[in-house]
Amino acid sequence: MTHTGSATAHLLAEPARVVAPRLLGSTVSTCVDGRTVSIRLTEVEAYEGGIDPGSHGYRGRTARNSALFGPPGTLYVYFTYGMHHCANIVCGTDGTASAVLMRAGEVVSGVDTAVARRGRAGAPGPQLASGPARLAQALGLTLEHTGLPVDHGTAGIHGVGTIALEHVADRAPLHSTGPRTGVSGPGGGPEYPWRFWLEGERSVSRYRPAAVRRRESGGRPAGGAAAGAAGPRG
DNA sequence: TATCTGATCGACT
DNA sequence: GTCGATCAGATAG
Repeated sequence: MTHTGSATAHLLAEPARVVAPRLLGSTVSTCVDGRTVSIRLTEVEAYEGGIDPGSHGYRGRTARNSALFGPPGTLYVYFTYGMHHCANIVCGTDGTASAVLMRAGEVVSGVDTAVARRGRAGAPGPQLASGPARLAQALGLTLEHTGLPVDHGTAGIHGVGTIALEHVADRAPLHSTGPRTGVSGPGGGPEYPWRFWLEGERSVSRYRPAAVRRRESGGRPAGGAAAGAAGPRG
């Protein structure tokens, strides 16, 4: 079953952990710089705002995360690690900071554009949008797209691009669940099994527990806090 | 104001 | 398996 337009907004008006598995298998399409890319979602994570220590909205609303507190169907893009963008779709009710992080998917349309955007590392195949930063990059999403309404037919209004969600199922397809990837602290524990993926999909990113940073005992250069501190992974 | 963290990725050994 | 890149925002003082 397919829902578009206001029907999609209705489906998003539930907590992220309910909406997230439903988005598996659905298609997210963007039109940025006049080029369209469509990705079939195979892996997502749910973040539940004020009750979720792993959520950007856990400590309340700030200028950075204000889009996260917006109405369901709002796009929230954040910038992390100094170089990566990650894209979320806001769910729940207005003000709850509930959102679904799009972690991985299969590029079903606009492969050439996605490969070009991915740059040197870009190559057609299941790895093209395997990982939240890769997926956001393939879709051409950056901070300037934060706050865009999803699937409201607003082409041209915002100027920076459009995003649409299609083929959202009434019920979640058969899927697996587990702890979230890369979430440090209690939010990454088994109490929050809010990662959802389609079993057997080659585009699903490999599970990685949160990195544990090792502090330098001496001083560090200003502005370069995290260099060389990657902890054990995998 | 200064310091530190982070929902990552990819190159390198 | 290991580690460097790179910057906006949050927090402590």
